[in-house]
Amino acid sequence: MDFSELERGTDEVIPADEFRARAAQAAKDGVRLRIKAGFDPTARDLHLGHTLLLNKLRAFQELGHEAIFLIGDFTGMIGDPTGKNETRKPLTREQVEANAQTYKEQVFKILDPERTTIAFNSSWLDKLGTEGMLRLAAQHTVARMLERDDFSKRFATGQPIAIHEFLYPLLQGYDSVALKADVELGGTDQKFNLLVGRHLQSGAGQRPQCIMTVPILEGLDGVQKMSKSLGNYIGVNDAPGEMFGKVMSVSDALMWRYFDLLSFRPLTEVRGLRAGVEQGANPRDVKMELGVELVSRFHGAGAGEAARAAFIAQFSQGALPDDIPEVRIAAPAAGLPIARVLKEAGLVASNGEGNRMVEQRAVRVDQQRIEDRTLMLLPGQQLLLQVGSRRYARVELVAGE
RNA sequence: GGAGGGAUACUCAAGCGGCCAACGAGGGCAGACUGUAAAUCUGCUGACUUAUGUCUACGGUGGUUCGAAUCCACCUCCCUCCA
Repeated sequence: MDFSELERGTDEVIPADEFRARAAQAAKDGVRLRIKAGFDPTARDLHLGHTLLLNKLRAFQELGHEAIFLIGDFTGMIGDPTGKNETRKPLTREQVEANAQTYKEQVFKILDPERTTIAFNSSWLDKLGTEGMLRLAAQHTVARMLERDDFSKRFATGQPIAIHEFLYPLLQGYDSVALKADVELGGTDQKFNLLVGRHLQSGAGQRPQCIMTVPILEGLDGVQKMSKSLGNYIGVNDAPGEMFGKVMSVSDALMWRYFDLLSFRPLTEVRGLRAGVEQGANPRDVKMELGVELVSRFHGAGAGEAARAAFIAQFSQGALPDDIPEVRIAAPAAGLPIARVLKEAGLVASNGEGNRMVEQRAVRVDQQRIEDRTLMLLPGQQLLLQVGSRRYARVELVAGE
């Protein structure tokens, strides 16, 4: 049996030989494996970082296995240490539910709804109770908890570790027990928690799950992990033009990383693109290929090419985008200063910023660069405003306050 | 329970009675150069206003002072050492 497709793009499969044996046996017996992947309901929108995991789930589905999309609604209310070693704020029940709903709406852009089970861990953790919690806690030691990289670092440098943070891996592991998971997927930063699941499962007399980790995707800056709160993400719900533009803004080095992790192209084809660039092809054009692929994946077959055409028209040929927002702004007879209009049109956050933009030669009115911050715009005028190369608005000034 | 140290803008980090809307670095935004790449150079980076003015801001609340991020008291949170 060929495991290359299932193991492609993974960081680790533990234990690899057990996984292969199990998958082969399942195929032979026609058994569906239960593949678990957990998501914290903290982010409202899915981004490409989440899709690494979802794509992997999808690959299992295509082989006939059962994907369990676990929403950590209970654990989300407890909080979890983030990558920044800060204690995450607990969420309210309402927030968790709203976020979970948004997840459901987005996740089927990738997963096959027919073969997906959505689970909420509150359905068993709510019932665990204090006694169950204590039994669970008795199955692990402080020493083993401190093996976790995040904890050991913080312990060594005197950063706080809240007691409940020790409970979190136990609860996540208990999820695997409750779900009788055969395989659990997670980011590399989840390795410790996934291993706790194995430990707890064997303690409960179950066959321990195999674990599979996928890399953490870097965000647009190429350094920090992709996350909504850092603002360095490409959301699966991003509009086609925005998504394409974000792809174009990544560095050449990061582009190859994205090809490796996000593209569905055969590896041989990616190697061919690389060779082409080394021989002088413009990396920008290769980047466009990636943009086309990703936009098409989330917005339909033709959307990628349309986004590329729009991008070339706007940024290579200087054409105006075709989706410029139109705004009507009331102005007194004496007119409004340019900065004020920019603010009212939503192109800048404040008058101060508007003035700064004018002084920095970033503002154009009807395609003409403006350098005079005292410029007054009068009622009756219809103008095309531009700040930088990406912010546009058509403004109509009407008489009034 | 005791002793000591700390909390400054998005982040790190100076300032320790007026010259502080607060040094510096990172980040971000904008301009030049480009391929919405990298590197580099430049400017900006609280709001209102556009005056050489007002307001908000240096963990919280009070106080001392003509004047406080800077001094005092209490409070909250964090860290270290001892128990």
